[in-house]
Amino acid sequence: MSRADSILKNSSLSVTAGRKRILDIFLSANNALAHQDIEQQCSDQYDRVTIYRTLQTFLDKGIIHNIPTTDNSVRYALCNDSCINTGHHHDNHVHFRCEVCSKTLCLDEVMIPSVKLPSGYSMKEINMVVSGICKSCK
Amino acid sequence: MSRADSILKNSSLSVTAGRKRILDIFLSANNALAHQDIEQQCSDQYDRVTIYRTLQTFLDKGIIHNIPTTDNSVRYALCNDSCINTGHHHDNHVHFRCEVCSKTLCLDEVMIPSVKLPSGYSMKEINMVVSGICKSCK
DNA sequence: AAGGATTTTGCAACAAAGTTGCATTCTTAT
DNA sequence: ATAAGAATGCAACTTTGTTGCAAAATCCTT
Repeated sequence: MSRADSILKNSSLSVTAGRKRILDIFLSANNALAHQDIEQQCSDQYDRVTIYRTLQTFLDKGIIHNIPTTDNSVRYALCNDSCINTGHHHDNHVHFRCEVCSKTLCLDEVMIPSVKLPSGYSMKEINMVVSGICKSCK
Repeated sequence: MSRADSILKNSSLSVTAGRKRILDIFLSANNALAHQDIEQQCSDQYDRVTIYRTLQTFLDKGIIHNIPTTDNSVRYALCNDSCINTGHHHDNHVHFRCEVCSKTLCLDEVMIPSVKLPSGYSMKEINMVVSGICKSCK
């Protein structure tokens, strides 16, 4: 059973060719992907609408998480195993966006530092995106 | 001379009715605005295209800054005075997104804590968005 | 204050991104 | 193997964003 298969099974999703394909694209990517990136790699085989729906399903199940951007092209990345297994999503690492290659990466080893909010505010999620120049582009 | 007028002058932009209107919308808003919010308030007077171009101009001049989102609707907020005056943009405060009222706020008093990146990475900008429940909604 | 150079705006046409309903096909559990 | 349920593809549509160009407004100089 492939890696994709077992992720789908664990999330109690039906195993379909499209979902496997999209998961494989994530599994072999070393950076976060936008909808468009996925589409470029498989729009010949799968409909645009299917890709939209699949990404949404993966998000709902916590298989991927999304990374905010300022350019209206949200990016998605695979959650790490503990995330997927618990089904409980905690996306507590920093994301990095390289200004040279435009890739967005999960810095899994860099934890988001805590912040103290003004009184009256409660915190549910934190997102931190650092931009600059990455290791490969410097 | 109105507040909007002087901001435009300081940024050496021509003072036009549309720019003043859009600036006034920001000045009277207590939260960050998406393109759509602006459009709803003045699309009867100004063309959609003008709004796009004006927001871009304001960004370029550092009059507003943008706040990343995960829903493909980037939001914009006025920069504080020091930002505008120096023309040098440093957007070092935390943003807060309320899950109840869906408003996005600048927490000007909450500074983004520093993080240490893995070696090889250089940092140019940091963005931090916290989501949860805001003071008015709790 | 008027006029000309320059900038901004509106319009139209277009391109890209995202959504919805429905019929067909595929999965899964029995 | 089959029936129930879920996923997919297609078509049509809506929303969002972009571009070129002509008309209008702004600004600078005198």
